[in-house]
Amino acid sequence: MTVQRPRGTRDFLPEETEKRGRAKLAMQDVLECWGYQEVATPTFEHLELFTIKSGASVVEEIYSFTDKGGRALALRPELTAPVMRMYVSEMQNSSKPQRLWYYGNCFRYERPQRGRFREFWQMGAELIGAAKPDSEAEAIALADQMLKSVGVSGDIHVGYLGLIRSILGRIEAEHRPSVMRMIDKKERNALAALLDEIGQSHLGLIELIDLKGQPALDKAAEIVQELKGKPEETSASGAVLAGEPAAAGAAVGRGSARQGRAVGAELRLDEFQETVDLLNAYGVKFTIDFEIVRGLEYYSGTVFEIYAEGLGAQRQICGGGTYELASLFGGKETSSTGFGLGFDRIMEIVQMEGARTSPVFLAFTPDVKLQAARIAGMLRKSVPLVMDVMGRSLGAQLKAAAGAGAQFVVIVGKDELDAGMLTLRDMVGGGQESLALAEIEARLKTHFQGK
RNA sequence: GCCGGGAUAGGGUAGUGGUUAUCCUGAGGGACUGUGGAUCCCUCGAGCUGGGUUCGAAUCCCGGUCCCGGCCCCA
Repeated sequence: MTVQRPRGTRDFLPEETEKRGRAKLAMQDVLECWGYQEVATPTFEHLELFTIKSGASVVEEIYSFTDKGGRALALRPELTAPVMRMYVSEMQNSSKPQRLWYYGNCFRYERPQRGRFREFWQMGAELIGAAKPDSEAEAIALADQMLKSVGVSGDIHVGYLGLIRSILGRIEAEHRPSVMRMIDKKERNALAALLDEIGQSHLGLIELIDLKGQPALDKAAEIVQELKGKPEETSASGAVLAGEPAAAGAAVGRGSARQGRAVGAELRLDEFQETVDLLNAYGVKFTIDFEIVRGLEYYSGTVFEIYAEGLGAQRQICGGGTYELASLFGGKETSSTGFGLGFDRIMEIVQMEGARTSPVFLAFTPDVKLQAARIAGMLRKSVPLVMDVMGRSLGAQLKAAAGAGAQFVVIVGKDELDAGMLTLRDMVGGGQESLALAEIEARLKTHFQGK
């Protein structure tokens, strides 16, 4: 038996690779239309880059290793952190905002299943240095456009952490991580029980996350009115909306992933309302959904996720929001909005017409091989072209061209050379003509234009 | 980490303990020495891996690897 692929990795044959390339290009066109510039970062980074911002369960899934110099390194499990590291170390003095996009393979040590691999590709954008409704709406509209460009439609759910964290401010700090996790996990019964237990069921949290769309926004406004009328639970102003202060080494339990390092989020429902209005102006169809909290502490404002049908259990194809990561990596505080698209999942449901075109085949008789090679060289300046390398007879060459789906074959033989002409055969129509090289070149060039 | 289903030529498959492992497709060559996809002929090519049971294993049992679906998790 031959050597197998490592678990969770894939080979992409020509057809699939071509399809992926076209989908990437379509989404790339959208990004560039919106003025985003491509960046690239290393495939591996210092392990620390990813452990700083992540909880224990996430860290377990990182492909990490020690290099020959004893450094703790990791294959990148995602691309936002590397891009922000790059920004902090090399782009902090650049003009704002920075519109960046990226595409690259990432690695996670997970159990493979449909839509989940150990090597997978992410495509995404970061709008750095701005976190106002304007940039949030831009990011979501951009993601929407990218998906549309490859014929994918998804349900966009938009939430607002400013509100959720403010509500959490009314709850004793020790309970905040649990509450957050239960919202994220949709553990509604456990959440209700906990809120009852700590006497906070009056906050309206469950009603809020159960509502979707405009009613949710109305409920949010109602809650904000109530919140403004009451003092907050604790007075440590910096941490009040942020969950617990960082407990170094506290670790243990899944809850720990969501403790500490939380970013304070102002309660500005008016801003969220503006994001909503802008999204409507952009013509984006979405659902307001305060249940979207995206687990991580560094998200601060609007957050969103996009789900698609036809993907089995792994339905989420996009996630993003406004976050504060630059300061976490030692830079100045810089709010940004970004998102990542799960390229592999999108590839499972892309709707694009196939556009594979076979190269032109140059068929020749063995006695004129040298002249044929020269002609091939000239034609290749204008069109993709292949010539036989199997020592086949002319008939077999035509057979091979037909089998490969070639539309045109240029035939070179002694008769053609004597006449100073070449034969251009249309394999689909069946006809052929005797033409000068320049004429053939012109016709083929026209045929391949726009392909 | 957990549960279930799988793995036979390049691709798709048949075969439930016993000759030379079935069929389709594919690839290469030829019939056809300058004109293609048909047809015919020839050729190439396989039981994931390691152990066990057995006179004998693709077939039964165990471990591993990988694949598919789901759980957990999901930056």
